[in-house]
Amino acid sequence: MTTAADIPTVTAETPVRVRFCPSPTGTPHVGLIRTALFNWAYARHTGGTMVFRIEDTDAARDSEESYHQLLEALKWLGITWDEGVEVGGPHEPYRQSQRHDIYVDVINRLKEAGHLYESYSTPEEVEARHQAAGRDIKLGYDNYDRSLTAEQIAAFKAEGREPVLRVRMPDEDITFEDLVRGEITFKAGSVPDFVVVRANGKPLYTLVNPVDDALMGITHILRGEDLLSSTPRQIALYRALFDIGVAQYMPLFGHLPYVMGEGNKKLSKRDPESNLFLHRERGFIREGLLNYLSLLGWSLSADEDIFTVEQLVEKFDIHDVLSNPARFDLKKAEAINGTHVRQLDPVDFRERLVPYLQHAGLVGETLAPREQEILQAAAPLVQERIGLLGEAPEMLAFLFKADDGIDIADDARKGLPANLAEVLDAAIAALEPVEKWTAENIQAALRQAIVEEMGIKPRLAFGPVRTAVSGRRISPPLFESMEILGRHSSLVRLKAFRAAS
RNA sequence: GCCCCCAUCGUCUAGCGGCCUAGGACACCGCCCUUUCACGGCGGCGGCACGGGUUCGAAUCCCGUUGGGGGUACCA
Repeated sequence: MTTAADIPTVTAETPVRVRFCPSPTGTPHVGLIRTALFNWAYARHTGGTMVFRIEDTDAARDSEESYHQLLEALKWLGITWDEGVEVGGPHEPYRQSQRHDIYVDVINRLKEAGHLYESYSTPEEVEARHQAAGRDIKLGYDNYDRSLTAEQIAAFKAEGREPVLRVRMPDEDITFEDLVRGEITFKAGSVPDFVVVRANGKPLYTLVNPVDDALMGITHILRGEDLLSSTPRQIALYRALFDIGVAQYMPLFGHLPYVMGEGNKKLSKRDPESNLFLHRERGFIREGLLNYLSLLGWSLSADEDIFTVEQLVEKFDIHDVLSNPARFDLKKAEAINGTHVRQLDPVDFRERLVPYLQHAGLVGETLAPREQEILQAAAPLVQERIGLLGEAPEMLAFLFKADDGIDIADDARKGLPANLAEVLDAAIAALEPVEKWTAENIQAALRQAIVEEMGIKPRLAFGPVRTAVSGRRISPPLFESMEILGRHSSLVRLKAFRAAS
């Protein structure tokens, strides 16, 4: 039952096997996705294997809905996996809720080998002992049950107490080389014996996580910083698992920095900015979000912030990941997304806009020919002026609405010239005779009538027309918009606004 | 309390002993472009937490202080 402290470890030659193993609770969090992304990028960079496992060992908190959201999130982002749920693999099943028999077997072997012991102490009893001995009561478990006599055990059993199973921590410092932080040592005695099996016989994360990592041959454990302090326990268990032949080698650990929110707090699940799907709804595209998320703790080079997922894969190395926490900066995320939006192929961009227009009720489930026509002509007008796809509907709405459905926004009413009616009359008069209804001709006619003849500065001259046609202070380029709208609609709107002013 | 992690412009970062008078990006502020708003271009503002060492030389290495964060569950 002696455990060798120096069991074989992973070397540079060991084929990389990483895993993403979320527990399905709640909606996907951007920090969680960043972890998935880094694992994936490292697998792809090294030609290794990405395993996707589900840690649903907490029936009270896990949900099937959350599981499906996880799948959807990864699929949307293009984070693929080689082994795991849905795709299968040599270590099935990949949901811990279905691996119960495996754990029972491992638990028995661990117990037989003396790595686990039964613990009957209640938290109250532990606390009472600390108090009696004059120690701090917040010290945690005191390893009391390590040395229970057969009589004591029999007495507890007679009381009807069900024991939890604890791992016997080695009485020595535990040191490991963190892939992002370097050498880390936990002092002997600072980590008490920990529970791996509940009194009801159900194994805990502390057991199943290392067991599955061992069984699945995971080489690099890249996970959140929140798990850093549980690493000594994992290492201790790994040694035990090696002792009983379940683990073949000690994996390498790399703890990714936190993704922070406002202030100095970790981005909480309750914080809307943490919600991946909310970002998608607002119009983040996968290229932009992936790019931004990569920047949280990593960088491609000294002077490039914009890159593709291919470049990420080509350059990504876990050793380059920074150890300090990063704040999720929505403004920067949006700016980067905008750059990617602009880089989209125009046809691709147009197609990605459709769901957002549908959601806003501007177009039907399938696009009518006229809707298709408007979209085709108008999409290029907004592609370079939005950062989020979700900004498009508001900008394009007036093109899809009926002429009598145009509402005039308050801010579009303000700042119009005093001689508004006069300007509108001039615009209408100038536009009526225009033969070929093109942006160029529209501009020429309006410029002549309002700028040249009325002497109004261009900056102010077209405001009334913009408001009349779009109902907005801000719109896509006016003349192009009017061309798309057509002569009839444009004039109807101008006249209606003239009549109402 | 104890254990562990972290510390470069407001934010994300480059930097791995001399290329640093510290570079880029976002944000912010000007200017230019301009039919609005954007995009784009140019410029500006702004940082090595502090104190000791080591060294000919430190943002870079070591120690300490301070400040943040996490853990200390029959959650993951």
